Amino acid sequence: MHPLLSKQLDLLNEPQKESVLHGKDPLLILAGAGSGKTRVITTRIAYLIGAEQIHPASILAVTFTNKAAAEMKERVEKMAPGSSRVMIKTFHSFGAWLLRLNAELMGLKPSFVIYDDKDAVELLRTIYPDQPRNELKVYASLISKAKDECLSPSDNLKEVSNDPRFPEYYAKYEEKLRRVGNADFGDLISLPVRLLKEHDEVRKRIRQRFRAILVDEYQDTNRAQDMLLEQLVGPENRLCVVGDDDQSIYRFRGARVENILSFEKRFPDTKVIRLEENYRSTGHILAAASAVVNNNQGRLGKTLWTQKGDGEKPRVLYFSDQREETAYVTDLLKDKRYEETAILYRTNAQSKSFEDCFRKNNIPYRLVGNLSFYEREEVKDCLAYLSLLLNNADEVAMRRIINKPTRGVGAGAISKIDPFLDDTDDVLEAIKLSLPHQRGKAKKSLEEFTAAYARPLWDDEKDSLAYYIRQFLDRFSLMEHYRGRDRAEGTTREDNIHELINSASEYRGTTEELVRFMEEQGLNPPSHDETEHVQGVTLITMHNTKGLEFERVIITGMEEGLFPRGGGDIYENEEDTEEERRLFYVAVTRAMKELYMTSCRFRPRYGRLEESWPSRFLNELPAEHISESAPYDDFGGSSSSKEQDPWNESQDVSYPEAGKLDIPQGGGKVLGGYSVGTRVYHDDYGNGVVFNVIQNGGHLVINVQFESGKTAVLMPEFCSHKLEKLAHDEWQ
DNA sequence: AGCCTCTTTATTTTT
DNA sequence: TAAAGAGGCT
Repeated sequence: MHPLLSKQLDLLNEPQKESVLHGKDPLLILAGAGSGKTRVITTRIAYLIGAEQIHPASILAVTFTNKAAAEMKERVEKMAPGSSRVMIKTFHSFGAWLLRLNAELMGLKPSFVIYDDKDAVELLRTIYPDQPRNELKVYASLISKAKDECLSPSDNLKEVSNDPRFPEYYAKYEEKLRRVGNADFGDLISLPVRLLKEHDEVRKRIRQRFRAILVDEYQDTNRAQDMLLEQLVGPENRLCVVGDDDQSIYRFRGARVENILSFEKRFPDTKVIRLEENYRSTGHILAAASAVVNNNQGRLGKTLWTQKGDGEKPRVLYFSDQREETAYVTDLLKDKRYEETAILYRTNAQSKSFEDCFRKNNIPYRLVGNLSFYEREEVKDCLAYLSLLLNNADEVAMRRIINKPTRGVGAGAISKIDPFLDDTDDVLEAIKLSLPHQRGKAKKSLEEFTAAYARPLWDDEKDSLAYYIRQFLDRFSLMEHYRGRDRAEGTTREDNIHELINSASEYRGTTEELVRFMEEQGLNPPSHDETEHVQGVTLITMHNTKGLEFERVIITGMEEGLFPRGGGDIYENEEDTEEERRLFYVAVTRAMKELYMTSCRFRPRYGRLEESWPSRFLNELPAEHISESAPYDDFGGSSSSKEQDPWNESQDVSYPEAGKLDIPQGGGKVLGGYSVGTRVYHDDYGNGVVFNVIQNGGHLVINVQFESGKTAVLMPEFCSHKLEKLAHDEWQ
């Protein structure tokens, strides 16, 4: 046996060893939470290299995040020298790699830069200058949604949006982007799909190149990514996907659990391996997690087990408000086990009360997530300067920087450039053509601007790219500009730019290297989390915890409407609830030894103090595996007693068939003015009909079937501002 | 170009 | 509530 392989296999227990070794392709590995997914993938890679004699460079491993890719690379590199030649990339950077090789074929500039969502909005603004930004934002996100499904403007876009104007917006956007020659994030997946579909030679070559393909976190793939896989994998290729359908929590951004659920059907002769041993959590925690996720219908099903003992029972705590919640957590932290503890919440806003309290009590904490380095204006500005250098057609970049620093080029001057943009795609050329019409300061500035771009940048290519970028930006006095703003605003913009430039010091001073640098900035910006290395309690959203583990986990805000989230006053369809339940499962399985769950009766929401019920998920926890404090007494008794559960009654309601608006016969009891058959209008959901009315825990609860097919459970007293009763024949 | 005020709108997040 | 966007005014 190859030494690499035996070394990796030693890390696995017997059943895993068996599975990984004898797994035939295609291989679907259903790996439960805490089962060591990444380790299994690296072992599989070692197996392919060692036992199957597949050349490392013929192996492609795909992940979702840069972090996951880096982690896997590190592990693979540890295995042996040759295995560092395995290509490990995110879906997007693999797509970019493929497109670089075939840029012209797909209508891209070889030096294309990657537009993010905000650039997409700005591109739309160049087409529709009079539309408010917010409206264009909606179209931009619809376009990106369409691309996630691999849909072109010519396809039927009804599934993405019913807006009759959307196809036109998308078509014009696409046309302009192709003319500019740049790519957006969606293109990085959907264009390679087209490339491989339409060009037999390319597809053949790529399939020969990558003999074996492995995908991590397969449950997070969207339609386009799955289509890319289908193109990459021919009869001769080996495919192995690893995922956990129970941890699919990114449906909202296009991930389709269906991909993993239907994998066996789509790839015949799939061998399925379940990795069900959990190496992370103690017994009660694992039992609680399993019991909750068992309530989901659409899942393949696994039975997690652990060799560890039962451990402590997870604790459920009820408080009256946030103040009590933070006080309790602060009290827990008296033991100073800061690094071992993570506080999890559903929405970022919930971190605030903890931050305030921790600052007051001198408890060190680190806030994970949010604020990306590249959302910083000044960095985007610098990249726009460079982008225009690479691509004279980049109108988005030009508009961003033409008057930054302010050089007297206002709306008037720009409107004089616009007509020339109809004649030429080269925006610098258009500016030059407009010069005879410009006057005063604007004219002088624009002359200087175009002259600065005309001067050659590279001389003898002796210096690093950082040197040349600095030289180039100096032509526009950018540093002085930001230094001035820093002094006025107390910001650190200049430092941020230096940081950006410094990261270019490992590149040589050539155009090709600049392209490489820009791609790196677009796809893999250095993380700029200032709190990353800070020691302290971890404050983190549940979504962000994927792949992490903590000795002690506190899941806060276990309240209906917050978690599972409803739109403030509305509880969404079953699919949404199942996704929230999976999120809860992810959160629970982060805990190694101790788990706390807290629920508040009152919590401020949109400025008002709102009352809510304990999360339904708390009721799904098996009583024998948890210990529970008394819930807020107004709800009467303990919340584990099912009769008192405010949700129990409404759960028995039989919902009408989805998509069908059955209008129930009126009549029956009338409560608070509502009865079965009452017609309503809701600001967000449109027309609907009440099909059930109950009085529950002192609140009126109605079930509504909307025309859209959506069903909802509403509490009229909490959403009177959005909900309206309609007369019998009055549909709006 | 920048300041001021009025209005709108409230997840989750990667690339 | 509060933060961001839009639009008007100087």
